Amino acid sequence: MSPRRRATQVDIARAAGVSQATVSLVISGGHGSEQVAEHTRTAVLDAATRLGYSVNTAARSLKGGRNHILGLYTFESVFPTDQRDFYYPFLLGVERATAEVGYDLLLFSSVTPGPRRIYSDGINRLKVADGCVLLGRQVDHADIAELVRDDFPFVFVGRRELPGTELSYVAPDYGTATRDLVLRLTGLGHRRLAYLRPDDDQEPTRDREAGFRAGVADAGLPDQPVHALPVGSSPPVEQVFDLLSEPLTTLLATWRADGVTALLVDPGENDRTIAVLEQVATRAGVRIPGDLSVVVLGEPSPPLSARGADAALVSTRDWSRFTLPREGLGRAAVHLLLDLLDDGGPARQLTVPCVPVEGDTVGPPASVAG
Amino acid sequence: MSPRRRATQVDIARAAGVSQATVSLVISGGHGSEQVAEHTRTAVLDAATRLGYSVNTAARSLKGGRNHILGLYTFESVFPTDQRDFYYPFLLGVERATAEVGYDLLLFSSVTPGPRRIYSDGINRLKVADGCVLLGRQVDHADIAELVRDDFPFVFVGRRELPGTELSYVAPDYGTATRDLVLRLTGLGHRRLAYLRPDDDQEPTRDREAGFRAGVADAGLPDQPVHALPVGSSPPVEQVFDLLSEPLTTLLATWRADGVTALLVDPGENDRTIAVLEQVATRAGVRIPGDLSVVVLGEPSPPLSARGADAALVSTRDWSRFTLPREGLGRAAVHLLLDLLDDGGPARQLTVPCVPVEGDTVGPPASVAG
DNA sequence: ACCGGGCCCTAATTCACATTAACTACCGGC
DNA sequence: GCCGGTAGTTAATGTGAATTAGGGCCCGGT
Repeated sequence: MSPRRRATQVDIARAAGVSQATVSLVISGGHGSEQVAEHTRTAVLDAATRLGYSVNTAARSLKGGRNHILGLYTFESVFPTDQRDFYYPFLLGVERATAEVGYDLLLFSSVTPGPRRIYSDGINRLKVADGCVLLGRQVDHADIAELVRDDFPFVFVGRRELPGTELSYVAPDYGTATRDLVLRLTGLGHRRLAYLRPDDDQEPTRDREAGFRAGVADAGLPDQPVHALPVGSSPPVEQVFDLLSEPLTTLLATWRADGVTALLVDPGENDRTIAVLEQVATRAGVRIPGDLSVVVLGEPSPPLSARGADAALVSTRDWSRFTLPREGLGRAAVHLLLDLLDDGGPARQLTVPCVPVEGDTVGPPASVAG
Repeated sequence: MSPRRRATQVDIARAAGVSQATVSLVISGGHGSEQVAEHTRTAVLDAATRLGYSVNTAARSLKGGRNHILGLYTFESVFPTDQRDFYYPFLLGVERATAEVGYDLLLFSSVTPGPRRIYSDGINRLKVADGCVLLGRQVDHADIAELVRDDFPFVFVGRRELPGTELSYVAPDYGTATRDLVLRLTGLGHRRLAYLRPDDDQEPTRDREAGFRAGVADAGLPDQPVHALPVGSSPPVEQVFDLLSEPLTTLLATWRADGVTALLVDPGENDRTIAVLEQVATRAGVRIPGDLSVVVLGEPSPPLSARGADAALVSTRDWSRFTLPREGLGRAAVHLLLDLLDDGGPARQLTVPCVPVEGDTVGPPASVAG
């Protein structure tokens, strides 16, 4: 049997006795359809069905049309095993929203992360989709710049900034969520707060800290101490405890001496500060929340594996905190992307509120309670 | 600022003082590169780098006929909440294998919820991909027939058969796995076996039973009893126990009377036979494996939800069984699909061995042990 | 000189589709 | 009968890259 060629619009045109242009008008639906007589329309659709036609997306996107495909590019594996629980809701949100608006979702897995080579299939592979949702932490700035230069529509999940350009993104509103937590604490009577954050320089870290300062100001308090801990993602899990326990013990003593009654902890990306803090506090006889109220500005990292050194550094307490609206972020990203596609406007940003979790690590300050 | 167009091969050609064809030869590497003088080569590559060139894959696939996109179509939702744990490994396998071979993965979600059809408006969406992996139980036969007619390359995960046509699929080798379990039991000294299966007429059910009969024959035993239980997916969970406990109690008594020392249970798709059997056996004072060895031909169904009537029908025993190589099936499907694409040959099938799990519900027969 | 034959390179074509200007009937108004 | 409008269709063009047939050019052999 001959290798049967896929049917093209020309084939349909021939079969229906019209021109290829007419076929295109009918197939692309919407706009052009109104200019085509009904009987021609049905004749064309008939022939299309008969010949098993389907559009060639390559040709369509070459010409600049719509594919009804949204891309999802992740800077890590799309179905990561380790972080499955973390990424899954994002995927879910993106997939569902995509389906709801009648698009298909293209997972870009073929693009290898890391230093991109121009002459291999690069990131411009994204262009087979109408637009793209980008997900992941290890962002390659050069790639992004290239996308911007190409004027390709994309939306980040998570706040991203690139000097000199406006990027589109959806981001959790860490700032407001943190501010609200500060106000909750001050509302309970806390007057001396401490703030603990990783020593990185990421956007989310800055947002939270800004929220903290804003909350402190709103509550009419003077500036409160902020401490940065060296918790880059680099140290192996085995060393994390040794690395953190000493500085945390020292800080704990200082706070007690200074009359600090509440602590806000930015959990960073992958760090184990919370777990170490819990152990250090127990050892020092500091009860949470009896002696010290603690809130987590996000979600404590889940264990990377179910056992081993890492599992020991996972806390099981029900921390007072807020959570990321992960599925909501995925959905919002899709909708923002569609907006961009429709009006071709400038980059825009969207924030989605975080969800507060009551938890049981917050109480009134000791001086008030006692 | 003018909307800066991205660089094309023509631009590079102009910059390097050569023709577009030469640029193509250099960029595409491999074949043509050998025909291009070294200094021309470097000049072209230079210009390409300078202009920030990258290939337009849309154009490339237009010409080449390949999109480098594999589709994944599921007859149920791609990310179902309750079956997440079941489907996830398939997705993982498909995604990883797809990435490894340099393809992207297109999830067909645009199709309306409910019973999913491939040909919705008469036009086949799947064809935007080079080929497609199909996943799910509720298969629409008309759609499949249409795909076959269109000569569209696809591979099923799970054994599928359509009268009159050969379909491509990858399937777990239930037959061999079941046979091996029979031989393990007879190797331990069991001489009277019983076999329990759902009363459906699905391929996997038949495969297992055939494996059972083969094993029995291989062991030199006469035919052993086979019982079908009415466990279609229809009855609501609340009634399952009532429905099954009586016939199982009766069967159990019969087996005991007949000297049956080992039981093989086909767990079907969604059924709770194992859990009911466990409860009934306990009530009747039959110890597993002391009085009766039991093997499960697959994996006991996970609970649909964490609590409620359903959770009570989930067994926590470590049944002797075999498991589906789910990620492996996903991977195998992708590779089989690629083979089909490359040689355009006829449909073919692939079986993947199941993984035996030791478990603790098998022992020597009582008469031997005692 | 002329021819033959590699070696590099180019012009032209092809791929499937979208878009647009133009063209053809057809019809009503005057 | 002419003008002008409109609905329906078409021919032509553009999109970026791959491929192929062939065309210069140089060099060695005769």
